[in-house]
Amino acid sequence: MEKDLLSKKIQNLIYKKYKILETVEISIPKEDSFGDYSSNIILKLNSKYDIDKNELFEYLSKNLEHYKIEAVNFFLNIFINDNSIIDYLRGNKPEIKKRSEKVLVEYSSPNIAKPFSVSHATTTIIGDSIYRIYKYLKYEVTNDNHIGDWGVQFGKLIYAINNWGDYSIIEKDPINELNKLYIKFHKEEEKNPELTIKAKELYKKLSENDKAIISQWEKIIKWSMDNFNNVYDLLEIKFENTLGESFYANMAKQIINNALEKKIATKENGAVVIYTDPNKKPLIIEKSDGTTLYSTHDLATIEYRAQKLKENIIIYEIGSDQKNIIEQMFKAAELLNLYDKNKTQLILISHGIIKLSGGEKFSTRKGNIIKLEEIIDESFKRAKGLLEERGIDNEDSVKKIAIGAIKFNILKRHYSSDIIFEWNKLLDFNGDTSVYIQYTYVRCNSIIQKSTNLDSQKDISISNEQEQNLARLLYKFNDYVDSAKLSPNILVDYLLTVCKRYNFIYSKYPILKEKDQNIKYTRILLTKNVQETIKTGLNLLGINVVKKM
RNA sequence: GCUUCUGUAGCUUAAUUGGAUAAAGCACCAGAUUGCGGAUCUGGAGAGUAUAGGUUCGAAUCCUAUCAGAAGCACCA
Repeated sequence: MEKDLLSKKIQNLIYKKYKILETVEISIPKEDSFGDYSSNIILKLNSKYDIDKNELFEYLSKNLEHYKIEAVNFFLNIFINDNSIIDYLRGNKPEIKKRSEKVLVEYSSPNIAKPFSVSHATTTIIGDSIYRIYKYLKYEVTNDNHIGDWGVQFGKLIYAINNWGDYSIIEKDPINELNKLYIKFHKEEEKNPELTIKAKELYKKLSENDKAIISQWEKIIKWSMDNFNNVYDLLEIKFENTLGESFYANMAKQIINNALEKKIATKENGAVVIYTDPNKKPLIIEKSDGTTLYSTHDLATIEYRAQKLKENIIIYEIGSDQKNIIEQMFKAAELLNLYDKNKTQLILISHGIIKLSGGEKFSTRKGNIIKLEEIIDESFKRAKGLLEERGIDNEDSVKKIAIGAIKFNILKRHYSSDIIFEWNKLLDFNGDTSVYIQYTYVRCNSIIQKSTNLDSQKDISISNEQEQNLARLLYKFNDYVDSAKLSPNILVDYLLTVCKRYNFIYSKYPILKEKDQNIKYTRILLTKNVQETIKTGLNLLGINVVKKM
């Protein structure tokens, strides 16, 4: 990224003169007048090493080539020069260099036999955008859907099926029927604790590879995966890997033995536990009945990803209700030396939870969830209605607008805050929305189509400040994408700003009817660049552009 | 009780992680089109960031206390 290059350049210059090695932070100021990039390095060096502010500025402005520099309040304001911008508009875009880091993004991770609910929308949509962004930035990236396909809940389910279920009924609508059985189990369990023991026994059989149980388990998995895949198809999300917990289950024993051998784990009340923090209760890695649980599987997952796959960055996109547990698990992994901290970095992105208006959590057990499919249906209905009002009947557009709105409304906010569920919030089509961006794209498209016979030999003539500022913003696309790596909302904000600036120019200045040929050519070129930027930008959010709307 | 997170215009959210005048959308008010898709554009009014202190050139962001809300807290994930 240009930002990084600039940072290194300045760092080198400073080292040359002062023999000080200091990281130079480059940021993009909010005001155009403060430059394209800015740095507080003068203030920093001044307070840290007592270096004369004026002298440093003089030195940098003389020696930093290719940029115009100003110092305002001793902020270093750096401007891209006009030739670079013109080059960019003409299509000479800098190539992104391949990164050697291996990255794995884990997201979505629904639990088998439970409906795919709105709560899963967050991790699925944010995680997918992060994955796409890393790919665009040319990291060696892969994604993994860490399905919850192992654990005592299968004992519960199989018990419920065998005692109250009927295969012929379940097969007609597996997800709903299984969910009913799951809820029923929890109700009955409250009255009759015997059931807990029965479920544990069944899970134990499963983990001992009992053939009959395994075949039931496989059936349940298939039903669920078919349902999940429908949702993923609608959302156009594809996983390179779908290694569920079961994949790691047989590696778990070794971890437990290791932990005991190294005396990092101890036996307590029959269970094997690891103390990660004096203030916290220990992490259980083996239950007293000898079976494993999520924490063991997840530890095995870390080891596998770090040692076998040799991932350098592992990103977990998980709900904030699991934050404490995941962090504790990270710590345990460190204690057990399951990964090398110098080679592998674990990043936890814990997003806010979607809740009901009273602040209550959606819960499968309580049966008060809203399925993501219901949301998608509703979005289709609304999108269709809006298009119909305008006399357009186009299934493809309906889908792109409907899905785009859901994704956009989740991606536009910072992931950390909780969302109180409201239909209008998730399916907003007015104002700062995907629809606005898609509309701007259609506008650009229309202009481009009407502007045939473009003479690319024309000079570029940027005739006003607004065009200049738009061009500068377009130029920094890659920088914005880079900073949106772990929070796509930065990219959302960027795209909205591009559209606002373009729409302003569109309404104020003629494009196709402009008489000055150079200015006309420039405006068309700007339009083309806006169009391309919107297309790649939305794609990184997992949203499609629309041809007609 | 312990641990963690959150608190920003009437509402929904931003603020590149310590920077420059706290930024948008919705709603409200006033305006723009003989121009390329009006699902558009311009302007106005509206907060000094829960409260009180502190740290420093500089705080919504860090520290302390208080208030309010949420999540997790051993064999579920």
